[in-house]
Amino acid sequence: MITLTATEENYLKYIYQLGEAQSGLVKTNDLAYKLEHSAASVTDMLKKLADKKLLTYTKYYGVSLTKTGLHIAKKVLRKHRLWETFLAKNLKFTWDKIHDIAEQLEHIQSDELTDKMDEYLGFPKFDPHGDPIPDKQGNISIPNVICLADAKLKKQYILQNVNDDSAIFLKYLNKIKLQLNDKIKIIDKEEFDETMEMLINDKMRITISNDAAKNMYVKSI
Amino acid sequence: MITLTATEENYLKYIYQLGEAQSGLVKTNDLAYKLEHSAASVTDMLKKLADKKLLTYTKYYGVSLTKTGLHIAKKVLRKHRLWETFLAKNLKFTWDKIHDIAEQLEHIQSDELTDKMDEYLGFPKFDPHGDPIPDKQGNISIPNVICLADAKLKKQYILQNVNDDSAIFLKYLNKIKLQLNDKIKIIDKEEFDETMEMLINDKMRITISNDAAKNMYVKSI
DNA sequence: TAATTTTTTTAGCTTAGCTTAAATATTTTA
DNA sequence: TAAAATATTTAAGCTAAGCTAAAAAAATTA
Ligand SMILES: [Mn+2]
Ligand SMILES: [Mn+2]
Ligand SMILES: [Mn+2]
Ligand SMILES: [Mn+2]
Repeated sequence: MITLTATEENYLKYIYQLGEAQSGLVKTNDLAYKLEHSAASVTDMLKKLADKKLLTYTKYYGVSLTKTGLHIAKKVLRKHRLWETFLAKNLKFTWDKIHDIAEQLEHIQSDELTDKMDEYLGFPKFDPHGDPIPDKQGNISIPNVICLADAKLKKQYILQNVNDDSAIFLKYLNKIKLQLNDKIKIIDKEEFDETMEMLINDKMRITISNDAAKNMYVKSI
Repeated sequence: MITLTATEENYLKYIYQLGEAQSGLVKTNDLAYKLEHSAASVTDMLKKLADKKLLTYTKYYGVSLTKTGLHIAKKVLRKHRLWETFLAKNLKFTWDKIHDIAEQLEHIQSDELTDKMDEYLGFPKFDPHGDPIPDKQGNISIPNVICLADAKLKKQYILQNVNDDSAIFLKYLNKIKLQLNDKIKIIDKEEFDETMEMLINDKMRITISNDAAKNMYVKSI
């Protein structure tokens, strides 16, 4: 059981998340942007992680996680999302505050703690942002969702997932009183800029931009 | 609000704990022993913490915490003991396993988290080892206890506190089935080596060495 | 009190994880 | 396809936090 530093764990986590979005191959500059480090620092660390056989690194080409690297990345994500669940559900934190604290808690090293937390929380499958929580074996429940930006007129949906964990976006959702599991009916979609008019829980009318809609995922009902 | 590294926080915490036991003045070698670092490393760090006005450092003489240093030390101890309480009470960890995990959790930076945990746990005054948990203001409940080694023959006591958080000592207590809040009646004390014979909860007879008794604190009933 | 032992500090080195600036490889554009 | 732009790596250097070995101060012992 190798133990990595918080820095190394963060690299693996972001490589996993960037790789998921793309083909699996992650570029130096994309990581540098995510981590807010210089590209030179990223190159150094990628070589180090490659030496440790946590990823395969091809100069000028990009990296992808090895089996071991993937396993660790998922474990970090599992811890992050379990802690977010605890902070929101048990401690009543608002969802815009949980991410930054979970960024610290995700690096606590104790498998027994992780598994006991999982049990304590009732083995949740999704975190407070609707993101899937990997189980002990690394299995992930893929929710059957579509992007709200692609939702159809007149149809009804449930808000399942937000794709942006930043405090600024989540505070905006708080302000317009939109929450996970709210019922959404698309009333109108402006042809010019794709601004959407929606009815929330059959009573509240709101209007959101296409930029906002792109960050939300819904399930049709 | 200055933020310290985990290393700096550990120094302040141990200086506080060593200073409590002694006059308040802490020596380089005592810290080196506690932290398992070389004395040279300790000297370096003490100078650095003195520069930050967290302690007063006099060459060859020793250190003592400033008001700011004391405040931070108590906050770290507060977090450590709140987390230990959570791990034992809520997650059902045995008391020999909680300390090492709390050593990591005590460095999570979020006053809001600390205070919400305190509330979630019902504002506990003592941790699972019987150590006092500083409140938000840094106030500490001093328990009215005596060392079990000094306990009187035939008298009855309640086990309130253990003074050694090491897994090896706590596992020993598990083995002899001795727990916090157990009732202890002193049956005999051997003159030769001060070995004690005791009746636990009016039914179980055990014999413990003076070394063990020195690590336990009791309240008379 | 002088010698010896112990404690503490100083000096010089190492590693992890970052930086900027310069060099080089790749990709895009004209 | 050659020039320009962009992406990536290399080189050199910094800070935090550790180390060992040597020097210096303080404490103990003879
Ligand atoms: Mn998050
Ligand atoms: Mn999340
Ligand atoms: Mn402890
Ligand atoms: Mn404790």
